[in-house]
Amino acid sequence: MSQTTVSRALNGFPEVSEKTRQLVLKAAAKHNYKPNVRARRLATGKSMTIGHLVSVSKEHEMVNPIFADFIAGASARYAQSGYDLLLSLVPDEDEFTSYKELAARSAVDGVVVHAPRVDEKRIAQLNNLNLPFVVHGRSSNTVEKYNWVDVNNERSFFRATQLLIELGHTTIGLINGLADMDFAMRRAQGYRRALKENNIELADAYLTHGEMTEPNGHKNALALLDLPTPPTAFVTSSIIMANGIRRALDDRELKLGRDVSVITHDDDLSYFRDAAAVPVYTATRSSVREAGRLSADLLLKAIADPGRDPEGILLDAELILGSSTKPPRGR
Amino acid sequence: MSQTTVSRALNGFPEVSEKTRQLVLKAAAKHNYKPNVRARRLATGKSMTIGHLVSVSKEHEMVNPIFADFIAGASARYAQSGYDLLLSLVPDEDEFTSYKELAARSAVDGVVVHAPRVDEKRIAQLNNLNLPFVVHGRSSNTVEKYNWVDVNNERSFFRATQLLIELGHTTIGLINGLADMDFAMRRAQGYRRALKENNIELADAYLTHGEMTEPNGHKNALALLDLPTPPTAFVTSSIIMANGIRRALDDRELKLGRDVSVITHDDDLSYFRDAAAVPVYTATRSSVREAGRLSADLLLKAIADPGRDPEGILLDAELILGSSTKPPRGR
DNA sequence: CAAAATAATGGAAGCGCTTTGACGAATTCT
DNA sequence: AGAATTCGTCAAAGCGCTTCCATTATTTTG
Repeated sequence: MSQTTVSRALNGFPEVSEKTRQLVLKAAAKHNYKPNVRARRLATGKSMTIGHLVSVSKEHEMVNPIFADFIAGASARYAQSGYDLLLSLVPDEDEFTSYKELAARSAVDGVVVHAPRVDEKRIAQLNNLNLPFVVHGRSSNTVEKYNWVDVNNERSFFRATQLLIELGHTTIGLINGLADMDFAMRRAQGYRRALKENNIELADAYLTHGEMTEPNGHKNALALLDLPTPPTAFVTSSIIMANGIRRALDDRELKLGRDVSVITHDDDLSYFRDAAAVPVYTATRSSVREAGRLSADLLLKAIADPGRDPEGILLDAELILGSSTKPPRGR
Repeated sequence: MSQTTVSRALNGFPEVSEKTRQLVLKAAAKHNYKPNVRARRLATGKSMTIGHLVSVSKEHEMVNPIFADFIAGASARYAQSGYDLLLSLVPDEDEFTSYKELAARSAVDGVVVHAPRVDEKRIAQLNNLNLPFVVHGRSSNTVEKYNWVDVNNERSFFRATQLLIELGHTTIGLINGLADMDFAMRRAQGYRRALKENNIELADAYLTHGEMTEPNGHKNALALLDLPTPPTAFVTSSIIMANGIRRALDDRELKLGRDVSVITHDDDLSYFRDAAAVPVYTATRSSVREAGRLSADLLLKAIADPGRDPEGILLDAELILGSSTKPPRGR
């Protein structure tokens, strides 16, 4: 039997008879034969690989755990379609170099852009490279068209803040992510809009930015708690920071839920899944794993059909009522 | 100039004159030429790729955040040597199938085995496949030789428990990882040995096993706190669980450090780095990122020299004194 | 100064697949 | 029955590199 026939049989081409195909499949299974990916990739000109470039800031040197869950969502889709996942952690100063190199080596058929900034240069650069990509998040200062999957951050944080105001809180802190991250900027916008629409004026000191670690949540919460007029409620961007806030409350002999309210954004990370009947935290929840799935879908579509118009998918975070929100004490 | 010369110049072969090499390098830089990886991989017969297979239990469906930091450590080494990192999340029921397939497709030159169990079949299987690999952790019930990088779990937890006993604690709970994980078994051994050497008898109920999530830390700590004789101290396997324990103490109006002591194993995860002058948690600390680096080193060596004897690297966790340990109340 | 050794370059095969175009065999149509 | 289709198969070219072997230019040696 010729190579041609075998190749066709294995790849499901219609020109080969069903009888022959079965024969080939049986023989392949018997010898545990799998086409060599290297040869196949050279022949087809596709690398059947999706790149995830995660930038690790030289300064902070950290890898956000949401990647783990995002990738868990995306990975299954890739596998389904026979794609491999190439993971590259790159120092953020030479982020673009990495994309360019990946494209030049033609090591990937498409990439996922993580953690876009307000002013994200990578988008224009990737459009120029002609390498299909999808952004997890958006970039406000970008006019170019591109594929993205994002949560409605502004609206979520507006609603969260609004809820606290309705409960009677007027001094509300926001423990946010790094200021140049697009999601953080949008969340701050939502927070500010809620305050403004309710005619609440708060000093800028009540809004803190920082890498979303537990220690930062703790540090920034403490700073606010030690203000002359400490907040009676917090909104925060990550359940990990919420853990830090809890520790800060502990330090000040305050009890979360009773003395101080907290609403957190909840990415539904597997190691922090707040699945109790009454969740621990009142939260704006949106599964980052689902975002991974959708991003993978979108990217695979973009690769399959290069003429496709870029698309944006906006996920709406649910506002889930938990036990971390109460009216302020003495109301 | 011939293809041969270019190839040699770019790959640093000695047969080409320095003058020619510079010429080639300049021309390559000018046209942003990078050899096509697909062609190169086919020609050399190497895939220049390391596989990380992370098994995702159907049941728990979670991705341990330590992978993020482990991979951050490994990734830099791979990049240095021109290797790519292939990440594959596989349902644990067909873990071995995935290795076999990866080998048959010859998609990777080596793999890292994560989260080995007490009785880890993958090791013998991989030895049979003749695919270089390194295990992050060890497997107690395995006689085969293999490359591994592990922490001295038994000794660490012995020391942690011993410290609590020296402080005067006699009722000590262990909030551990899943029972079939090798590291969890070793930690339990260390804990038991310390109790035994100090003639302390504790019911099995004081040792709990479970996926190392925040909710599990909370749930299992609560269960122990509600025992007729609640523990005055906890040892736990992860800083994420420690966060859950803190929440449980909160629920029972107890204060960590004052009312109840906690020692945690600290993988030095970037989002939970306990870097204060006096750390929050007394901990057995060992950087998982460093483990990633070492594993990568070891694997690359094994790939470069197939005749090499398997090697094991045992890291000693430091016992770091923080503010979460005190003598029990009333002593 | 011829012979031998060394250095630098190029031609061409080969890596293991996919895919194009050609070709008989089986089927349908006139 | 012969021509026109359709079907199933195969031989060979090509994907873009690396590497073996041959070749020419240069230097060293007796």
